[in-house]
Amino acid sequence: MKEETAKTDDKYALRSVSRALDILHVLGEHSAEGMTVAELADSIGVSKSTAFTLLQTLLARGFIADERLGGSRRYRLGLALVHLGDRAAANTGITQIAMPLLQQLTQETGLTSRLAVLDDGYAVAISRVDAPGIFRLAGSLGTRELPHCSGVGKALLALLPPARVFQILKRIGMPSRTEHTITEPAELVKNLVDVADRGYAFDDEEDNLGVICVAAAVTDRSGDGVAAISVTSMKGGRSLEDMHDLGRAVRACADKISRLLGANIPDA
Amino acid sequence: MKEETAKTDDKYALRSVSRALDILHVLGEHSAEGMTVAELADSIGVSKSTAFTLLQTLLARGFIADERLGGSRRYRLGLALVHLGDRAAANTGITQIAMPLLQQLTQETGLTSRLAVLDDGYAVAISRVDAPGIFRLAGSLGTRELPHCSGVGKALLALLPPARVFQILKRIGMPSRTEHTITEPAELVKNLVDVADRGYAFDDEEDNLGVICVAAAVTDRSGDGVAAISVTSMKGGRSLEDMHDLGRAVRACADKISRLLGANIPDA
DNA sequence: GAACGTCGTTCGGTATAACAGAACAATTTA
DNA sequence: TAAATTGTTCTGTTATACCGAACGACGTTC
Repeated sequence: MKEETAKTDDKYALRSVSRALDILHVLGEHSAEGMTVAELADSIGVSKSTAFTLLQTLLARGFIADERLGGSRRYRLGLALVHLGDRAAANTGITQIAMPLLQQLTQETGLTSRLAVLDDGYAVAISRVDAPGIFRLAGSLGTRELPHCSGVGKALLALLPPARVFQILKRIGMPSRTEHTITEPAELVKNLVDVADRGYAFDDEEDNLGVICVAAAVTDRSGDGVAAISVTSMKGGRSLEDMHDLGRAVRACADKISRLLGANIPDA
Repeated sequence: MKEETAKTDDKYALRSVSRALDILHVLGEHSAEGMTVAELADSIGVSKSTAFTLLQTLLARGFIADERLGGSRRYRLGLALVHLGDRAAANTGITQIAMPLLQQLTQETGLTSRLAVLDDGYAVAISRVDAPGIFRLAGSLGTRELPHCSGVGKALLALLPPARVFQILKRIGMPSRTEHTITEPAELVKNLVDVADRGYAFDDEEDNLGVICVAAAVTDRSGDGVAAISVTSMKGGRSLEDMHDLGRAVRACADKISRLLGANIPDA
């Protein structure tokens, strides 16, 4: 259960702060059960006493919460993070504008819809409107999705010149997620031409078997892709016709958002 | 623009970690515009170079994001927080269960609905379903709401024995927020009897003028209040009849959630 | 167009704060 | 009852986090 401290750039890294962030990260991956001091100390590689002081600091600020049961004490993520996460998502401003329209889209289609932005080449979902009913797609917010096999990723890549697409793909790679994943840069770029033409992208079981995703990009007034929206569904015998219907709906919604952002897109 | 480092218990507080959390806190309050190194250094009371290293550490882990414009560089909250916030909210498990039902409630009533849990005597909203349309209630997630003048707070207090209610009120206080705020413990407790009887609570402009809130508690199998849900609306000429209609709807929804949590509540 | 102010970034010396390990109290397990 | 966990406290030592000052790069102003 060793966790390697993923370091992007240590040049100016404060040890104790990094370790505190490690704790939050690890707790995020064990959010359901919570963790004890000893477990945390072990997984971030510090002494028990060090972990303890780190935890107390985070606790005093509400970044984590504790729960005593029996002689033991379990820590979990705290409510301060809910607040900050909400603010971080609302930050871009896009969320405020997009959310009501995403709700309409979910109501129209009956599917879970999401809003994602680009972060360092990856697509990251920042908001979500769950489908009514008991279906529940796992996809949690804030996790990076691979651009080459996610609907939102492809919708955003389609706006870029091929040279930059190749550049991004080279940096991030194109790992195979299912038998349908496109793993050849040239093939993906060919695929992206269709996407740009139609204005919406499919992820047809390319990331998860049995799951499809239809996405369209949101652009700002300068035409740059700032975000993408998508709906997710089970493949379950959905016809190509169906998927194009969804595509048109998603694109219409994305265009509405783009227009609200000041983009100059003619009405459908 | 001095910010005092709110310290709950410094006995085991790591200075650099506390400062890093300070930064996140301050950035959360200036999430719209972002902040520069100098501004941050000033507002948390450290030297520019110290703030810089703190920022680099947070940046490397995605807890903050930066944006260069002109010669300047602005920092804002990062996407890692979206992820952690989502996990923290999902933690309780209640969210998963409650969200679809909240969506129904919002669809039925046309109002923004929220889910709140108790945290140290305060009510804290952890999820929200925005009303369709362009109305947008400000209420962000994760902020503490006073129990004596919020719908969710009163709904939860109504489940407790009066002695504990007095105890909580004494600790937290009953500041006056509007002319309608109940500031007398005895009067509130009297009010809570009605709440317990009906199964839903009103906040009738007690927290914000012109804004009403109708809430009901969610209980677990042991009958303890674990959360509360609410809908929020403008007062705008809403009749008492109306409010009771809303109350019944909210309570029905809360009961459904309670039943899913294993509570033994007979159908309406 | 030149001098100035302000920005972000880097460097180095020093006081100190963060660390590990050991000891302690309070439990649970055998 | 004994042994082995648990969480918490303490203390000495080293490493480190901090500040102040200096730097280069912009942007601004006279």
